[in-house]
Amino acid sequence: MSKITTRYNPKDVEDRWYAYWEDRGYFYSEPDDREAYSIVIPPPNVTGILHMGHMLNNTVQDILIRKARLDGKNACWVPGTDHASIATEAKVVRMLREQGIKKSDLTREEFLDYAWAWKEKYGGLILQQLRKLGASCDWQRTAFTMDESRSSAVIQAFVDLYNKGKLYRDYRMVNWDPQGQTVLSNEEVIHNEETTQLCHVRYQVEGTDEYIVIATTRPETIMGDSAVAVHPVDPRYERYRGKNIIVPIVHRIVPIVYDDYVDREFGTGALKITPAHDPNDYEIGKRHDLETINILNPDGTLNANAKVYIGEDREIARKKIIKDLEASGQLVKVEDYLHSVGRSERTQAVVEPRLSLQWYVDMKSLAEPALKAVMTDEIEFFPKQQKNTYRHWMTNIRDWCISRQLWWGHRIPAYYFKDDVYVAVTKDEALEEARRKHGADISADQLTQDDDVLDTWFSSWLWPITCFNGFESRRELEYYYPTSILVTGWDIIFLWVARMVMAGYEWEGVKPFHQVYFTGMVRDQQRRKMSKSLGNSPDALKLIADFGADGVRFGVLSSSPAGGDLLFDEKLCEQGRNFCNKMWNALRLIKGWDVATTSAQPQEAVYAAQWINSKLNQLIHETNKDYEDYRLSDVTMKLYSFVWNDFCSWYLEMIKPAYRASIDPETLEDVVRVFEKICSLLHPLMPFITEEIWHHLRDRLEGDDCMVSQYPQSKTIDHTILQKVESLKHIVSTVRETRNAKQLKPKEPLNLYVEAAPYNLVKNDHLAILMCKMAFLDSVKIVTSLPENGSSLLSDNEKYFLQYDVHVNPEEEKNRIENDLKYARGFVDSVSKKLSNERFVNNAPVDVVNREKKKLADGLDRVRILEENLKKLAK
RNA sequence: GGGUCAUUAGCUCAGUUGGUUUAGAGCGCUGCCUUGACAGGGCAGAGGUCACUGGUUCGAGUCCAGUAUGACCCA
Repeated sequence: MSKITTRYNPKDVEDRWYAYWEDRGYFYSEPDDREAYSIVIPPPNVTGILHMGHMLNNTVQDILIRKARLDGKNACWVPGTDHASIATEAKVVRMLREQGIKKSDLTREEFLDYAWAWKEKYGGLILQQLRKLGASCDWQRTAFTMDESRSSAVIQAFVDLYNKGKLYRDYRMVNWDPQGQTVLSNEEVIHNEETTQLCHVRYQVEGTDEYIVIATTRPETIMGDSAVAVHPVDPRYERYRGKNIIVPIVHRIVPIVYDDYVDREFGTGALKITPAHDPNDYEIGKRHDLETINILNPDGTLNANAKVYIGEDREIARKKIIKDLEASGQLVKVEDYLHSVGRSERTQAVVEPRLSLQWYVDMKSLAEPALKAVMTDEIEFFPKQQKNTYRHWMTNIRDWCISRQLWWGHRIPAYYFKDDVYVAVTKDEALEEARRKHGADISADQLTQDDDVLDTWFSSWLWPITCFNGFESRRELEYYYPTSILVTGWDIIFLWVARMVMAGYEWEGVKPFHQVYFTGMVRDQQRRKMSKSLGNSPDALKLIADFGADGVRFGVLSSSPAGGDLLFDEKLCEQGRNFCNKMWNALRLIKGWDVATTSAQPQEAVYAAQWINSKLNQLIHETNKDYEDYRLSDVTMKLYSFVWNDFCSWYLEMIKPAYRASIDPETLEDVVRVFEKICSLLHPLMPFITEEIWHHLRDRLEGDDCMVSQYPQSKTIDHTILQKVESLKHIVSTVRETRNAKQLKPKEPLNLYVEAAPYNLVKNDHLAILMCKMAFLDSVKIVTSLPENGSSLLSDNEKYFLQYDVHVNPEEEKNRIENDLKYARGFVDSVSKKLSNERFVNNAPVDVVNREKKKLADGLDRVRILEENLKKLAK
């Protein structure tokens, strides 16, 4: 006993068990004849560090994997990381800059050497952190999107799509990230409402003194204007047909065009047209054959075409031009304006529309089977509502821009010779093809490879296949694929989930996973999404240090139903820590008992064991159902409540020996068995403390560990016993309440009487004994007439009387009974109203009517008893 | 602008084909409790006309329509 500390200390426990499990090879999986249960991790960025989102996400996966393992399945959780082109490249560039090295001074190869060195040193830190959380990943399978196997698959996939005619190159307006200096797909641009300035600027109509006022949020692009557009039937501008307009600052003469696109209600109904810097303007430009003047460099500074502010950043140029327009009298007004601004998901830079030549995936044929699979529940979504979001995106699908102007990533296997492109897995193959067409004298030097790399998602969409080396061999894939479930946040449903489904059907002809569990977003107390820039995310490792991994896992889980946002509060982790402590002290209690090997088990202890086992079976039954529906927070709360209330507050108190008395071996064995089952049930959620307690409960043979124990099965539930103990609990609470109200000592022995009736709960001796023990009663007696001095109590319509010597204030007693009576009468009224409705009696199902009749009878009985008590009091 | 979802106790949320004693939990709050597992604790208590207005039904927190407020997604 003295060996076990009064407070549970996770630090002493967690690392030790993690190493133990790993040593035993419990995380390792290989195909065998058991049923497979597989999960591939949503690969975190190699640059990443553990944050709350990972914590939630990986806790969920670990729970499912550990549960499957306990269920006897061959559980395999594949960990890995994602190379994250843009984020990693940005990080490496910054690191080099700090060392005084410019990226532009390096060759591609030199840069990649630095990048790999960086990756080896810092990348994958997050995988180490996951161990602290208890993640039971098969580390031998750790994958990286840019390792050999995964890279080869990416190149094969690209070539395959190209050969199937599902890839093409096109010159279009794209989303340009001036900071990352690369194109982005639509999905990587995050739109948000932001306040900017709307400038009203006068444009002079050529050859007149008249002006047209246009409103723009982007005055710095005025130098790229090649027209002003108005609506064709707008009377305000009818008289300018055929006229030209003078662009301010640069004094360029441009036409006035008439186009349906213009919204007459917005601003003045006149629009400046800058085809090179706005997608809509680009379309208008094409329709009216306008000049396209690109005034921006790739880094967002103005180029020579702008004629002014050359070399200035677009933000600076904006400020300057507003000043200059004001000075020249052409600025009419500036007002604050709320509108949607697109920013790069990775760099947060405001995205610039830009014309360029890029590679695209033709998504139409890919989308078809992927849409069907989800709509028919071939792939099941939790929560279901996400199906709508998914359908909307899939049915409005746009082609996927997959080239990126970066070096860190998979270089596009496209080779150019003159105007031809050859797509092949190796340069040699491309060369061969080129020679077939242009003659054998072409040398390898004449063939140049595309400079760009592929979108990172172009590798991660293959993840469920490539994690099992599916592009190389079939053995593992056939066993583990489709994976059992994917656990991820709904924010990447398009970026990742949808595309994985497409890839699954494209290359395997089969879905990549049976189910998808979408977690919510972790938010702070003000409902803000946790983010690095806000600094509102707690330090994950510090939380683990403060509350233990089990405590944090409990905290993260306890209020996060699937898909629902989780408002994170450290208090929840504290609750988890306290829960650990509660169990720890229950263990201390049990370990502190002396065992009297000769003493027989009292019958009430047998009864109590029957009760707790029924309760346990009920719990298993309910939580199994919750698992099926992925209601993990319900599982958590039910286990919490069972352990704390049923096990600790009631069962242990029921069978606890008197002070300094010893316990009989059967009862102890009952307790240990229940506690073991608790450990197995709770293990998926809180792996460390359950393993620790498991080993304290008994001496264990080699390999008898909680992590690989058998998950408890639900057996018979004795509903009668459950109901009787509920009644017992009720009368015990009522006695305690009375003690409280009368300021009687909690443990002062009292006598309880109950009026003899055809049915009396305490006719059952076991219940009578347990009642005395739990309520600190000297005795409970069935009598025909109740004594004086004390309080009358009502429980399940049995008339009890608690006798004590303290003077009773009759007024107080009267008030108490009258309150109860008021409630009882209100209840009776509402039920009898229902029953006096003929249509209810005639139409409602018989058992519903019977239930109401029973309610009424009980209610009337209660009213009668309360009235009697009141009458007696008046005497 | 199109769509999705939400609105239940002070806070965060359950309430699972409409009926299970006039709504449950956790946290918080209030009162009492210090030798025997646990103050990271024990016992008990207070607190809600289920956003609003109509409708369907014998019966609505639950279904339908509208209104208000909020959140998110897409354009």
